[in-house]
Amino acid sequence: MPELPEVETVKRGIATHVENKIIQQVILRERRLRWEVPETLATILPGQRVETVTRRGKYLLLKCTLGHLLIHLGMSGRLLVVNPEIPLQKHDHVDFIFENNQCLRYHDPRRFGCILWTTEPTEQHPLLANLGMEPLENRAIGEHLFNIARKKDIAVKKFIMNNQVVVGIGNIYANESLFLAGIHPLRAVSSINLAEFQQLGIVIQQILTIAIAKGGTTLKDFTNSAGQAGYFQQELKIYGRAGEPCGQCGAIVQHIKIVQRPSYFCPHCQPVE
DNA sequence: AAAAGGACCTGGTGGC
DNA sequence: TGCCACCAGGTCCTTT
Repeated sequence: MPELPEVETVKRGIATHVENKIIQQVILRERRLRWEVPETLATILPGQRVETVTRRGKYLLLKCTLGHLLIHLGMSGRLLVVNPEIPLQKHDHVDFIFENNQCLRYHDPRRFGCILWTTEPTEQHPLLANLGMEPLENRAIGEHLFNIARKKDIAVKKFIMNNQVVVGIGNIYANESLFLAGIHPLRAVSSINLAEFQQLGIVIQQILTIAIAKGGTTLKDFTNSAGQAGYFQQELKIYGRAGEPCGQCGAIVQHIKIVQRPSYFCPHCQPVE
């Protein structure tokens, strides 16, 4: 589900409610996420204060008194700030109940997400150590992509979705970025020149920034921490538009699979070569 | 070493 | 209405 803008939306939504609040109780109803949620969370977290909420790629990092909670929403995860009395829904797996009687509730039907605990510096955690560049915190993203691309032989869409190259770009924003940059998703990265990568870097930053401002993309079930949908789906220019005329030139939008993921492109605006 | 493919899950949808 | 196949916003792990 959530790509960088959605995770950022959730981060901002929960930060005001949990930062500087003390965890009172942790309820683990279903620990079988992508990796098992540590049982010890229920005993070590109560009494600890959440100091900050930050984001690295699509991971949320809750800095606590004695370590970090590391949360990923996977494909279908949600984090809601609710009153703990609110009746449970199916797949409400974990509750973090705070002293102010607010509850951070983790919900995840497909259980592809994770909730982990680390006392090491987060940048050394195996899941975070190899993550690539943050697209919104660096100006030279185009040069970065170009330099790595020269050693590789893969389709550009797969390349920009690789979190070891650049973080946060999932299937929707990969499709949208390549359309706005006029680059065919199947083009080999080694054939893309610096100017093209610089343009791609610019549109990636623009699209992620606007998507955050719109509260993310809700195709089906993404919501922010208050349970509200995002609005960026109204801005999608290419994703999900197979068979429709391209908004720029009128050619029919094509649909193919790239690495098993749905991919959309305009054959005129995004020439193969 | 790099790239491709499989795996992990549930819920919704469309076809018969 | 029921059953089934297929699809979905992610990414790690295994195989080639």
